[in-house]
Amino acid sequence: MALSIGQLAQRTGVHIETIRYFEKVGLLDAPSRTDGGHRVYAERDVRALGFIKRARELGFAPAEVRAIRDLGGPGRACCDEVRDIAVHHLEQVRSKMADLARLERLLASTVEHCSGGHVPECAVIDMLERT
Amino acid sequence: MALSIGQLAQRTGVHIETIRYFEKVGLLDAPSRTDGGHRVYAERDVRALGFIKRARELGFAPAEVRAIRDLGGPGRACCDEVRDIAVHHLEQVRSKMADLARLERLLASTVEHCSGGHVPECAVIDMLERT
DNA sequence: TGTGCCACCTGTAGTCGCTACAGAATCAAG
DNA sequence: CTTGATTCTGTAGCGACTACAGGTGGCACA
Repeated sequence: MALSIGQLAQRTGVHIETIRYFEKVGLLDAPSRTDGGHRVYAERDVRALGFIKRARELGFAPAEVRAIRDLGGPGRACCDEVRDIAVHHLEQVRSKMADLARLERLLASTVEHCSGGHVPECAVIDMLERT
Repeated sequence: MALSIGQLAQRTGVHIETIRYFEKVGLLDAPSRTDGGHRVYAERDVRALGFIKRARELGFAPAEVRAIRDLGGPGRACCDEVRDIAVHHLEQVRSKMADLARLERLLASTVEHCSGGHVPECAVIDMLERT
C-alpha cells in the first residue's frame, strides 16, 4: 500500500529521477514523507503516474498533461476543454504525419535512383545540393 | 560575392547564431575574416549552408550531415555509403510514421467518442486513466 | 577626419524533458 | 549495531539551438 519511490518506479516503469522531475515541475503531487525525508507513495500515485506516463507517450506536452489533469479533476465538468486539447494535439499529429510522408516519398524515390556503386554520381547528394 | 554573416543569413534563411553554431560544431567550414575579425563568406558557403539546411530539414542528424558531406566530397566515390545513411534514415522515418499513425487512430477514435459537453464523462480522460 | 549607428564579435546562459552523477543521509535486514 | 541498498538534494550534462550582455568593427554621411 505504501510505496517507496523505487517501488513506484518499478510498478510504473518510470525512472526514479523522472518521478522526482515530474514532482518538481508540478505534474505529480508531492507525496508524504517518512521522518527521514524519504518519499512515501500511495496507490493513487500509481494511477496518477500511469496517467502522466500514458499522456506523455501519446505526445501530450507536460503543460497539456497538467491542463487535462486539472480539467479532469473535481467534478470532471470540462469535457469540452479536454476535448479541445486532444483535438489540437490530433491536428499536430496529423501535420507531423504529413511532413513525414512528404519526406518519406522524397527519400524513397531518391534512394531508388541511387545506383549504390562507387561512382561519382549520387542521387542523395544531388538532391541535397540542388539549389 | 563576399558576404557578411548577416547577408548569408538572409540569403539562406538560417539564423546568424545558428550559422556560428554550425561552424562551432564543424558542420560549416570556418570562413576567412576581415582585419577586424568579421566573418567573410563566399558563394560556395551559400551552397554549403543550403546543403546543411536541407539535410537538417529532412531530419538528418548533424553527424549524418557531416558524414554525407564528407563522403560526397573529394571524388564522390562513396555513393553506397551515402545511400546507407539515407536508407537508415528512411527506416527511422517510416517507423516514426507508424508510431504517429497508431497515435492518430487512438486520438481520433477517442475524440469521436467525446460528447464534448459539460458532463462528468470524458472519453479522453477515461482513455488516459484506464490502467 | 570625426561621428554616429548598425552589424558583428565572443562568451555565457537559457530552453525542454529528462538523465546522470556526487556526496550525504536513511532504511531494512541480519 | 552494523552493513549495504536505497533514497535524499543539488548540480551538471545532453542536443540543437536561441538569446542575451558587453565590447568592437565597418561604413555612410557631414
